Amino acid sequence: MAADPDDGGPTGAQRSDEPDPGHLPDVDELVVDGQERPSDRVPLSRERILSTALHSIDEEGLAALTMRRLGARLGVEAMSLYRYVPGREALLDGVVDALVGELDHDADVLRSPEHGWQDFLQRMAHGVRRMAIAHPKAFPLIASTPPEAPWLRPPLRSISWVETFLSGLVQQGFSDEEAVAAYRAFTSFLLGNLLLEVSQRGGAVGPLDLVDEEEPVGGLDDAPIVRRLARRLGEDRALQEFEESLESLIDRISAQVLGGSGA
Amino acid sequence: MAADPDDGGPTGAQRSDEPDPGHLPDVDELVVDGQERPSDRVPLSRERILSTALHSIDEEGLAALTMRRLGARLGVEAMSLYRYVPGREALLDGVVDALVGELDHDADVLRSPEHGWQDFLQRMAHGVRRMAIAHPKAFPLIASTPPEAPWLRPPLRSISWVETFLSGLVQQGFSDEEAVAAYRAFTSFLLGNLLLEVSQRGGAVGPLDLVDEEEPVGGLDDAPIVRRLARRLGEDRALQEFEESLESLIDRISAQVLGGSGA
DNA sequence: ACCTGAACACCGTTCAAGT
DNA sequence: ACCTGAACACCGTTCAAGT
Repeated sequence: MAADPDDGGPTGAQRSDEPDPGHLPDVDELVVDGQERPSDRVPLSRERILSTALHSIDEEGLAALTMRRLGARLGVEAMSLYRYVPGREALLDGVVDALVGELDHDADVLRSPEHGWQDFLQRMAHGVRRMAIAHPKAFPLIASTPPEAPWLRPPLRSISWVETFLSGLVQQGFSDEEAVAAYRAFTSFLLGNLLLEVSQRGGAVGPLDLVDEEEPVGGLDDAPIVRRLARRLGEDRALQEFEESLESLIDRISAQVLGGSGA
Repeated sequence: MAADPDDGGPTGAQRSDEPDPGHLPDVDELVVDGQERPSDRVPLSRERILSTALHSIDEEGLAALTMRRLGARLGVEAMSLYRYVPGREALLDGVVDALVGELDHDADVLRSPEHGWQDFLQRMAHGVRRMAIAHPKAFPLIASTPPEAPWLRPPLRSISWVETFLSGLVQQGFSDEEAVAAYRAFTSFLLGNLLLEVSQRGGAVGPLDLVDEEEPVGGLDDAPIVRRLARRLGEDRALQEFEESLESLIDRISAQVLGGSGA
């Protein structure tokens, strides 16, 4: 946890009001300019490590997240982390889990489809989008980490999520085949749209995000059309794009379901 | 551009028979088991560095590409590379350019739309897909490198490419607005689909790609539907997905163009 | 002109040792 | 039980020096 509100001494054991790794409380509590006072004796824990790692990525980007720096942020030497996390790779996997876990705290997302599957897909899509936008620099991690199983397609990298998705559709009358097809189409839609949105918002980048804003269009001498459309291409249409694309995806699934067997 | 053909050597200037970084000749010429004999005196050059880097990524993945190892592969110390490439970040940018440059050598891709824009989009989409599949481990690089300009949306990270795309559509009667909308939809379609396909094919991963094949479905105890659909989810439907999704995208664009002003 | 040796600051990771 | 010092192998990068 970034810094969970309890500095619970060794006595209290784990208190269940402690927010879990996914759901982050307000940024910066206890953590003063990136480093705790050594006198704080909040004990290390996997949760605290993962959530601090996520905060760190949010603030400084992926490249700046180092075992040693993360240790410093936690007021500890790097080697201590290995007691809770097997290594850097595993740390990043944990961050992905923490990210995905945030969705479980989004009231809108995991409810079953009571207003039809179209509404269900809308809610899920927008839930994932909120998560992506909340963590633009961490989101690419979700896409580039290996897909340990074929049924975990980015960005839906949580079994419980996938279960909710598939069972929701089946429950709405989709055949197995239709549900799987919808799942595939839905994931690539989300991945493409959100990755692009997030990278446009200045994610992905390393520590060199000092982009001169309104640069005067360089290197476009051999690209007259691009130059003509440059201003239009620069407009932020991310939300509209997302909604139109989602609408179209839903239409497509709809046609498939109606044209085939049921619903 | 990948590497503009002029590296103006002092004497002979550039030899045009040397393959450029994008278009790779057959693997392993000169390079014997990953390391040249020191007596070979093929001089270093930006092209040679970039194309060797791409080969290295294809073979060993992104994480294994190190300035020092790349130097070794080229029969040279790491420091020598800095004469041709400003640093590792720039090296990776160069690799992206080399990758994108490959498309320029794909006869099918860059022809203007003589058989209508639908066919044009089909050719472009499949061209990019061929490139992604030829370099599954390098492709994610295209998605995660910063988008230096808003008109260069991954995976179409070459101005000349974007120019061809947009001018092709405009030439087919698209309004500026329609062309830009189509460009946006097309890029997110490509990115989502290809990134997923490539990661399923075992790209992205670090050096730990020793995946037990046919693992007996672990951790699915709380996910009965996923378990039931596991086999179906594991099937490789990448090509069909791609074609259906592309077809649907073209339909969507078609409706927009017909419903709006022209064509 | 082109490459290298040596050095610097920084990594991830291990392990015996401290408290 | 939890953390650390010291060490190892490996990074990216700089720069004066070699040829």
